[in-house]
Amino acid sequence: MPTPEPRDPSRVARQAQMRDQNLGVVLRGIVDADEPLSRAQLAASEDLARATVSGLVDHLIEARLVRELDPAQTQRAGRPAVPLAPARGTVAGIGMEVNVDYLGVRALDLAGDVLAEHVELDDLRGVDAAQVLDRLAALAEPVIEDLSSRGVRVAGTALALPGLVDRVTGPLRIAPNLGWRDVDVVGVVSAHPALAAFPPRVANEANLAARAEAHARRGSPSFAYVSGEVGIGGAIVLDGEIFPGRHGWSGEIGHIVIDAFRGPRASDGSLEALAGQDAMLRTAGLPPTARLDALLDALTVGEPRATAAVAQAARALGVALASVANVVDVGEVVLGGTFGQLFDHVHDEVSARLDELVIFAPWSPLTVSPARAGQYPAMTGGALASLARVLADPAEWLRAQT
Amino acid sequence: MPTPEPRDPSRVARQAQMRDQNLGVVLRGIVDADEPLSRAQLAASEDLARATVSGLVDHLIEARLVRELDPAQTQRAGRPAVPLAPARGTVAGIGMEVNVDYLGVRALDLAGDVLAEHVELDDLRGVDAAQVLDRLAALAEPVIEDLSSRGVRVAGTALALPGLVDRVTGPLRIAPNLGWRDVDVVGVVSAHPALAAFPPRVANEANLAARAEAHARRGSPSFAYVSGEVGIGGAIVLDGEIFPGRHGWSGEIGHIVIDAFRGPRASDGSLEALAGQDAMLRTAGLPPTARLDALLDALTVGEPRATAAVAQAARALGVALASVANVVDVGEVVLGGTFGQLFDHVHDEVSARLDELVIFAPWSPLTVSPARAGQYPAMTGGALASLARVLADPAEWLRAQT
DNA sequence: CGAATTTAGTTTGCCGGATGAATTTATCCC
DNA sequence: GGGATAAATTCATCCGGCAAACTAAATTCG
Repeated sequence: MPTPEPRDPSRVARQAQMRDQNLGVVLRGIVDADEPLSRAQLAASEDLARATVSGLVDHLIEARLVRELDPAQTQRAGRPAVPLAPARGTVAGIGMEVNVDYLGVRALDLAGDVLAEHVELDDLRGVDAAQVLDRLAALAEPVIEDLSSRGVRVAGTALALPGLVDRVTGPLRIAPNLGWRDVDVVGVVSAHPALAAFPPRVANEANLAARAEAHARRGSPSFAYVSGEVGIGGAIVLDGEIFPGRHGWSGEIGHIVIDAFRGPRASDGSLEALAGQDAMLRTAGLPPTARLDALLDALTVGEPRATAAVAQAARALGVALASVANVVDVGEVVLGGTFGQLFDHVHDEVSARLDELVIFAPWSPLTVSPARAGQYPAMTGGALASLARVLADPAEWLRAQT
Repeated sequence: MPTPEPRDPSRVARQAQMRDQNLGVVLRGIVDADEPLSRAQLAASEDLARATVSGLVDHLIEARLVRELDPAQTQRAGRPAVPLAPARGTVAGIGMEVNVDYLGVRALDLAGDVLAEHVELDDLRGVDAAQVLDRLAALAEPVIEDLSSRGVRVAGTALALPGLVDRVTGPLRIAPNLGWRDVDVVGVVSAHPALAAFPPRVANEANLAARAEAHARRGSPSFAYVSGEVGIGGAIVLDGEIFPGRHGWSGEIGHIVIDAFRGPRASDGSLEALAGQDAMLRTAGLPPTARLDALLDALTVGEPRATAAVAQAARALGVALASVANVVDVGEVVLGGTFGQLFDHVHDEVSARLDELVIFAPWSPLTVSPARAGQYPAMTGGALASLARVLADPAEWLRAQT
């Protein structure tokens, strides 16, 4: 009998999945709520019977994913509602990051509280990958061990890297600014026992930073995120979800070509070549080793070369982002990293190019805003990505917790 | 009581939806299958109990969405399977299109057979919108009436236009090559009684053409589609689904800027300005009224200006598509319309630019292929889009059929 | 102050629908 | 003609959401 291979059975509905799915709906409802909701409010907002929600909430409380707060003293008639909130310090998502001049770990719980954080600043360009990853593991291992010993269940780890990571098969393909190429990141990190139990999901730094940004904005926003570090990365966020692409290689905004005839190679006209940190410093007449602060200082003084450098970068950025908007129909642009710091100096030009070049701008104006996810957003995003596995299917995750 | 507004209750699972959902799963399983499947094969591939599938299939047969074929005479022991196939001539999706030099209608049934088709060739640039739409309605009304009188249920209509349509609020914003702007397309078309019952879903021509292309390729392909008509449109297809964007304004590949400093305005360096049909004819030294055939003739003769014109267009196309690939991580490019006809002349250059500029090309080479959805793909895509509403939730659709 | 009112949460019986085992149907093979 | 084999149907079971009744805990009103 030629049995066809199973297609996508995830879409078939069965009663066993029904409860699991609704458990996730309720948990996400509690975690995503702006303020604590009661069982009755959850039932109303999710359109489930109160009895159903009660049963699911009991399950979540028993699993220490949700906690009951003290009844709120409303001045209303009737039995007071028991507010529900995500549990604190019971589950941790761990985000790690290696970037060009720092590396670090951050652990968050379901409530969004930081349970642990360690960052080391250092110039890592050209440093051997295995050495750097060992150093990162040395930072992360005590965190995992400490959390575990305190009874905090680790939901998973994620590792942000400034490069191209294959989310399907794993290895880091290339990280130009670190000088890494074809590194078996998961293999190296998993050699450390505490991390072997939680092999990291490796992802692009900009994608994870964009996830933190989406979380900070709540309410399922859609935007194009630009992460100006040494290189220029980016990500597309749609309804609060990172748009991953087939391999997790989406959002490589830095490689958009806006001036195909500038140099001998078309890539000489890429956004990164025109607006990357190196290009800006060079045009501003600053040494390649200068930091962004130097450029900012020159700008405040009104140094003409610095002003021109940033103006050129802003123009390139605006043109590139207009192409992104035309292709994926996003209405908001968020500038992070370097461009977040330069926001006041680039906003007008970026906005003007978008208004000029995006075909739908007359009917749906685009907004440009600075990132608000705080420092090291990719670490936060990595922690959130780890926690997202719990939120996506809490029943499944709980079963897997032996 | 501050009841929160209902969020997205579509994700909660309830038993009432379970059957509806599985009805859709089974119907799509039958329609999408490469060859007719039996109830038992469906049960295996969808991971449902045979009893469940049987009940659902009976329902679908009664609703005339599925038909039983004669048992196949396999040389196997056991009761022979009853192959199931989409019903023919019982439900029709209608696709309409107005483009720069033609307009027409096409009706398809669930089996993909063409039930009716009418196309009129004419130069419609600058012609009054209402007049053209009335003419289209005059083409479509007899088709709808004829189908209805034959007992074919019309699932809906869709209208493809070479411009920017707001899929949320309806009106055509702008169709540069037709010279239309802010036209209440649905209102005009719905003034005709037969169409008032089936107000069209208006969409961009390239998006609907890409849908037809995805259907022609089966198996949920992912690709960037380029529709070279007089302008250059495009669409992103992911896992067989059109990527719509917030407003249905995605895929405007023609507005990607690849040479920001070419003219006084950055838009002078857009793909459409460099590789649109007008630009190619001008560079080739042909009159603006010439048709594509003239360019093809000049190419086969080896006329140097024609060759140069196409080479320049191909280079621009390759650079623009590289940006698309870098941003949305698609691995395949499909060239339709003009570029489909010019495929042999542009393939090498487009491919070379992609290999050069797409950052992931070394690990995941990109392919470039010509469209294979046949003539007037947007009409086919519109018909498929109309039928998709039935496939998405057959139970709901059947209930709505009074 | 006590009864009525109001809202939150729980208990209970019901019901729809998926399920798997048993049964029937239809063919092939010896 | 009698197994063997596979497809399709029948049927009892079970799971989980649901509505309604019920309990709990507050405010409001007489």
